[in-house]
Amino acid sequence: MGRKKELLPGTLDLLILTTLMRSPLHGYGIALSIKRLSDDFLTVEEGSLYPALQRLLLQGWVKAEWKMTDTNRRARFYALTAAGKKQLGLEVTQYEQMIAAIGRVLKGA
Amino acid sequence: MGRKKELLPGTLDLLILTTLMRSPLHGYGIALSIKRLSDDFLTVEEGSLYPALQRLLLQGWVKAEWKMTDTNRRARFYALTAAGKKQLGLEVTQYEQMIAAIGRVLKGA
DNA sequence: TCCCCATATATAGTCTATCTATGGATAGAC
DNA sequence: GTCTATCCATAGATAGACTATATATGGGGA
Repeated sequence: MGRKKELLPGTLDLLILTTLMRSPLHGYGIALSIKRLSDDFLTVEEGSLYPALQRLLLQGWVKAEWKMTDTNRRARFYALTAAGKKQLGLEVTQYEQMIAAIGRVLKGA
Repeated sequence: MGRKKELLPGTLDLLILTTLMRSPLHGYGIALSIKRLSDDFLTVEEGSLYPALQRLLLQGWVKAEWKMTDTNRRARFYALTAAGKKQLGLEVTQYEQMIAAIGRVLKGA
């Protein structure tokens, strides 16, 4: 049926913002970080990641800057803005409420 | 920004199958049940629900039968098939793994 | 009696987000 | 010198959820 799902739809922005909360990172680094922290369970495809970063830039939640990486490559580093931090707080709250609500349905309270 | 989200995308089938696990119900009743169990947090729109039920029928996870409701109306009652029960088990497992993985990223393990 | 609300099903069209597929480029290892 | 991992990015396909709409009726209240 449906192809394999790498992510729960609707959670990508949350994952990216959370990752950037810890420290600015380039796109590839964001994907790696999410993959590793999730023990390889979550994979952010490039075709999802870069459009998502563009969206976040447009909304003013992150800002970008070209720099050199540790490994001596040019890369675009993304960092949270103040608005982005606020947005992250909002998304965490909404996510937790949503998960709790789904939990109530699953348990049949 | 995006319009208000009533559901976490990707969880609708899980919610429907779970609801039908308890007892056969008609579409309207499924929506009500999810709304009530979630304390009005989750709202299943008609335009999401009926297409989803068609999908589940096509996949053979539910079967349908026209009957009269308690309130004396014709309604289509949906019930889980054996395949549907199996699928539900699968989806619950995947969902829990997904949520756990997201949790690890959010907590920054 | 008549109107309205809650109940009940369903589809067409839109929108958004994710995935697939592809293209390009370079550092460093072997 | 070639290969792999690192890095960016977009076009197109797809899926799933939402909006809007259409239809219909039982039962309660004015």
